[in-house]
Amino acid sequence: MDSNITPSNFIEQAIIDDIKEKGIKQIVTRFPPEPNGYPHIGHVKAMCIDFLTAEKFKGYTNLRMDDTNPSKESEHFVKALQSAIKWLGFRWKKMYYASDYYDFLFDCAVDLIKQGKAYVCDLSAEEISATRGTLTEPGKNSPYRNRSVEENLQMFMDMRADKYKDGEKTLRAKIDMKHPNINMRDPIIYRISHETHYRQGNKWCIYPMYDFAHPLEDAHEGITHSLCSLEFEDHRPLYNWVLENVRLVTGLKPRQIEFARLNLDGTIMSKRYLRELVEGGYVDGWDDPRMPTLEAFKRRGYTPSSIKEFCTRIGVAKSNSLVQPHILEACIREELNKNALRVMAVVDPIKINITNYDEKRTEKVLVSNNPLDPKSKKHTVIFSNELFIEREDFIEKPGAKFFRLTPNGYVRLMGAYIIKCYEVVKDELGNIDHLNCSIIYDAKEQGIKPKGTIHWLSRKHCKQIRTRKFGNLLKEGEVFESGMLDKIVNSNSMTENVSYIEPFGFKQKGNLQFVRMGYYIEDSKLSKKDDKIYLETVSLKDSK
RNA sequence: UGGGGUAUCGCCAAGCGGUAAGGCACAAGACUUUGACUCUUGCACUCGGUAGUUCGAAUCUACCUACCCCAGCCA
Repeated sequence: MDSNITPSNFIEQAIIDDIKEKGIKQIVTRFPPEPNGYPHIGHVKAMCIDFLTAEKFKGYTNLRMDDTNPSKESEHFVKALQSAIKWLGFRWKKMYYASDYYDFLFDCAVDLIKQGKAYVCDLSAEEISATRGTLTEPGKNSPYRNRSVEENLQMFMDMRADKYKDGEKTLRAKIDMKHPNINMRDPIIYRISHETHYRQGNKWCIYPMYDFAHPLEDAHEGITHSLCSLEFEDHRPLYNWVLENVRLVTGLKPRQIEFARLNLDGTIMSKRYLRELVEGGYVDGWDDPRMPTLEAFKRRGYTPSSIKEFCTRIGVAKSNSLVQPHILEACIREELNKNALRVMAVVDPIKINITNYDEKRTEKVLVSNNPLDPKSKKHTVIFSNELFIEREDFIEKPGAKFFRLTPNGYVRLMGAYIIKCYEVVKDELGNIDHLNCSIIYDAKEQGIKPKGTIHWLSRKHCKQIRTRKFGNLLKEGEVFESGMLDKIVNSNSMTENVSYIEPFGFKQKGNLQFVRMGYYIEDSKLSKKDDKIYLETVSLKDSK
C-alpha cells in the first residue's frame, strides 16, 4: 500500500496515518444514501469524497442504500441515486442494501442481548424521552434495564414474531444513562414498525436504527473508512461501541471520519424542504431548475465534470461554510468556454433597420462556432435589412467608456458590417421603436475602426425560443417569450431542442457568451419562512 | 450551567514551531470581429481575542469570545 501519497485534505492525511499504523492493504469506502429523495448537490460532495478518496488510494467504493426506515424509502429513489452516480462518472464496486443485512443485524442484536449489553424496554416514546435527561442533566435508568438475558431474548424474539404493536417495545443498548453524550444514554437500536418495506415487504416488523446498523454494515463490507458529515461526530463513540461490543465483528474495524457538509448560498439542501416543495406542488418536480438537485443542475446545462470540479475546488474541511454559487458558475463557464458552440442571441431585442441595404436582399454570413478552437467549423447566419440587437447594446447618451451603438456612433455587427446609427425613432410615449442605421461599406477606406462588436439577428430569419421567469413567491412559472436565437443554429442538431438560453452568470459585460440548454433563473433563492416558500434571500436561520 | 466541533483575505481553502499556498470574486493594464477569453500586475506585516512558552508561534500552553451540532422508536 502506497503511503507516499500527498494528502490534499485531513481525511487523506488520516488515511495515510492509518495505513502506516494499521498496515491496511486496501482502502474501501462506501456511499450510503437513504433512498428517500433525489440526490442534490450536497450528495455530490459526499460522493466525490467517498469515491475520489478511495480512488486516490487505489481502493474502491461500495454503494449502499441505507434503507433501515421503511416509511420513507422507495425503489424509485434507488434508481435515481444510481443513475446520478453513473451520470457523474463514478463506479461502485458492489451494490448493497442495508435491508439485505437484516438477518445479520438481528444476530448482532441477539449477541448483545446474550452478553447482557442490550435489553428490551417497555417504556413509551414519551417516557424514554422524559428519562433521557437533558443536555445538562443525566438520564434515569429504565425500570426494564435489568431484565434477565433469557427474558430479553424471549421478548426480542417476540418482537420479531409480531407479538407487539408499534412503539410497544424497543431494544436498547445498555451503556450509561448518565453519559454526558446523549447518544450513549441507552440508545434504541431496534424499533417495531409495521410499515411495509419497499424491498422486504412485511417480512420484518422490527427495524434496526441507523446507529446500530451503520457500523455493522461498514464492518461487514470491510469498509476501512466510513466518511460522513459533521453531525455524526457525536455518534462516533456509539459507532465504536457497537464495533467493540458486537462479537460478530471480526477483523479490522472501520474508522468514521466526519467532514462539513455543503451549504450553497441561495438554496436549501434540506431533503425535507425539497420534498415539501415537490409534494406541495410549489415546483414542477425534482428536476425543476430552481431545485438544487442534480437533475435540475443537469437540466440547466451543468456537466458532470463541472460539478465534480466544483467539489474539488471547495475542498474538504471541518468548518461550516457557505459556498457562493459563483464558484460553481466559474467551473461550468471555464468548461463551456473551451467547447461551447457560440451562437448569437438576443434576449431583450430592439429593432434596427439598415436603410442602405436592399430589403429583398439577404446574405449568408459565416460565424465561427468557437473562435477559441482553430479547428472549429463555422455556421451560417442570414443577414438582412431588418435586424434585432440587444437593447442594452444601444445607449442614447453614453458614458465615455461605452463602446457599443450610440446615436451617430459606429459599431461592428459580429461577422458582418460596420454600421452607424443616424436616427432614433420613437413612439408617442417617447420609447424607442427602432433605430435607423446605415452600413459603412468603406469603413476601411475611411479608417473607421469601432471598438465594439455586438450580436445581431435577422428579424425575418431568427427563431424565438421560450424562457421562464419566476416571481418572488414560488408559483407555477409564468411562461413568456423573450429570447431569440439565430435560425441557423437551431438547425444544428445540438441545439435543436433548445428550450431556453441561460445567460445566468454568463452574460458578463457585453454580449452573451454562451448559449446552452437550460432554464433562466433570475436570482433564484430558495428559502422557507412562515410556512411559505420564498425565492427571496432569507437564510434558513431567519426562517426558523 | 453538559457533551462534541469550528474560528486563516468578500467566498472557499492550504498551513502541523522557522517567519501567510492556491482557486473564485474584485481592481488596473495589454490584446481582441464576443467590453468575453488569454496575458500581466495588484489584492491578509497578518491568522477570533488576551496573556504566556520560545531566538522564533497561525502553528505549543492557559484563559476568554463567537458560531455550528446533539435531548427522533429519522438518517
